[in-house]
Amino acid sequence: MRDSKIIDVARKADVSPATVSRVLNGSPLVTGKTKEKVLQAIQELNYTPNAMGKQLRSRKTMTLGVVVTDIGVAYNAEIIKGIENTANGLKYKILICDSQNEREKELEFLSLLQNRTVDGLILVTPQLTDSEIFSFADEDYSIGIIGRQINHPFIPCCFTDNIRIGREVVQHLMEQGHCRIAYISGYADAPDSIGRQEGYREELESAGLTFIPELMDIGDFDEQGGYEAFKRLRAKNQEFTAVFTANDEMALGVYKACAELKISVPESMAVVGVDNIRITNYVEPKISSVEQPLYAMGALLAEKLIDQMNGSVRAEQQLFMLHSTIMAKGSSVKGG
Amino acid sequence: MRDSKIIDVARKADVSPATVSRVLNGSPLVTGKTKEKVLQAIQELNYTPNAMGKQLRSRKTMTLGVVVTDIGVAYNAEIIKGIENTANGLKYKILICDSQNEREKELEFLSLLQNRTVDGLILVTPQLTDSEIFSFADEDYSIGIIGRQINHPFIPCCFTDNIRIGREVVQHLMEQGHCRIAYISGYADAPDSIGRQEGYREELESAGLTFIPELMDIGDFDEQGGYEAFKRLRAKNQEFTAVFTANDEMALGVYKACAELKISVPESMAVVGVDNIRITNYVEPKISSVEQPLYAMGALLAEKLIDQMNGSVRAEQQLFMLHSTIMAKGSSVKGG
DNA sequence: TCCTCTATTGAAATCGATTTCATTTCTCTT
DNA sequence: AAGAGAAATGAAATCGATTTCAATAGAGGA
Repeated sequence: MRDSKIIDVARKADVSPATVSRVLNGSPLVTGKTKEKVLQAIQELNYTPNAMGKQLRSRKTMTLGVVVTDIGVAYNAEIIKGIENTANGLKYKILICDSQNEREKELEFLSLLQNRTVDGLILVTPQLTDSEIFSFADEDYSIGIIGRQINHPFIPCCFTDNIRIGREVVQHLMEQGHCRIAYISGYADAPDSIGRQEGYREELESAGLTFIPELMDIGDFDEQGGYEAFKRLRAKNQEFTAVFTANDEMALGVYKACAELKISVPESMAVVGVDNIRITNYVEPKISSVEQPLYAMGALLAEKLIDQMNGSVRAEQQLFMLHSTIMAKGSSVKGG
Repeated sequence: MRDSKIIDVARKADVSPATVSRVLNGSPLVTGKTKEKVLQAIQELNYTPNAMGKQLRSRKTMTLGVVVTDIGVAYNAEIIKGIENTANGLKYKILICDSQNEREKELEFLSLLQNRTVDGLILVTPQLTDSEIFSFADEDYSIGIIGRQINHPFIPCCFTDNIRIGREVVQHLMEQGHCRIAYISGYADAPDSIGRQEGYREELESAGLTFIPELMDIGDFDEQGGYEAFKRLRAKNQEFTAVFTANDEMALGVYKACAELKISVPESMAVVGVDNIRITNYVEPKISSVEQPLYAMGALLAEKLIDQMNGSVRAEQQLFMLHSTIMAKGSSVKGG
């Protein structure tokens, strides 16, 4: 059965489509007997307004696109939840793109903004360059970014204070008595790597300790990378009693290396990661980690972006920097 | 700047909108100089066909809705990936609903089928009842289900052979010398719980062992539930040397209980779970688990559903039962 | 050169709902 | 009871692209 259209309802209720539309949209113009008739007809025909007709006329899809590199990673899933929940509350739906790190796919998805399949787009992708993103930004295309700061007149960004993360981790480790602390970054050019390293250095120096470049290595954000980086660090013959890894995956790699090298955590080596992924609580000892307000980041940016989309005036760029929390556990607290 | 419409391109190229449309859609009718002119105009205006206009006319949104109870759970994320990738390959996009187990939200999302926001819908939700789903199924609404079998003339389903999972786990445990094996199910009425229990029982009996109802308990699919169920089982004074939990979360609970009760795994207690989540490889000893072909399930169902949506004739109901693989690890293989 | 037949092209209808603007119907006053 | 003003209703335009069907231009044959 073809579903019924507004004209069918109109005929059945013996009114015009305009009147039906008014009833549907709660206009105060239609009341009493007429309204009754229309409601009756709607009910009898089990009529539901067609979304496409509505969207075409209103020039709105009430849909937000979200691009992530991998939906299976807890980091992204949590952000998506924040976005989705907030968006749903504001009557928006979520179109997802799991790019699997293919920039092709990400760029293609961006074009959904241009053809108006989505009203706005949120990017959670470290890989696109600023200029690639700028090329899609337009007075009239709403883009928002999470996990990264970008300088553009009207692209809102929500990210964490990476410098502060670095400082707090180092501070925490110093409180535990460490003064030779290594740092394993992710990709060298990732803002997260750089910011956390910056904080690491700042805190060391402001504590009067010397910053030793040899105590830093690169682990590409994954377990294997962390494992290898740790081994390289050890090979340098520079003493250190603690490692700060820019994420938990690399901390897991450090654990693996320590197990192989018979280095006990935390007695001989303290470890602190970032993201506080679930596994940190299931390994022995539990991995101390910095928890980022991911859900809140998603929720906040979704709200601001939708605001901006519906606001008549486009405000100046909005930057939202949120703070993280260090969760001290067994890997950095002796007897903890 | 308002984006340009087909009429703008038409004027610029000095042809009619019909001709522009033909060029856009690769019609062989327009060629040579005319085609050139149009392409030129499209380029100059940076024209992109508006999706809503297109959709309204074609009565297709090229969008698939996906309802999951929690996007953050690896089980769902993997299925979504399978769906998304396949759908994208067929030019479909994915609209996600993370219901957080609220049936309200799931039902609301189902109405997107009715108002034609999506062309089809895939449900990965154990909680809606068959009849609730049936009430939305219609000759003309395409619904597919993953992880559950449903009997309806045209709702395709993709699920795993739960009985076989139960049988294979028990078989594996018997091979390791166990003959008193406990079973901890998830929610009592979940098809996964029931099917796995069925297989558990069948295999025991076909091996000539007695099936002992006291060796079964319910753990609600989460860690805490598994923990409690294991303690209750122990309290019954019925000997057992192995536990089969209907998922890995509950196996983690069993680990916790064993640690408390100083029961060593696998020496005094073998454990096997289902889902093979990542954590199973990070605890000591690693948890043996059954890996389901989740990605494949998502991919397969997406393909079949889209086929069905586009096929002129609606075939009889399609049921796809896939098989899982047991991954034997330390928790069920001594010295393994 | 004229005519027929084919290859291109365009005008207008369509998809389904909303909204403006004009028209009709009421409701009060006096 | 008549007229002014307010309230309710509908006709038609609109959103943007596609497609049918009719019309035109062009090619080839006689």
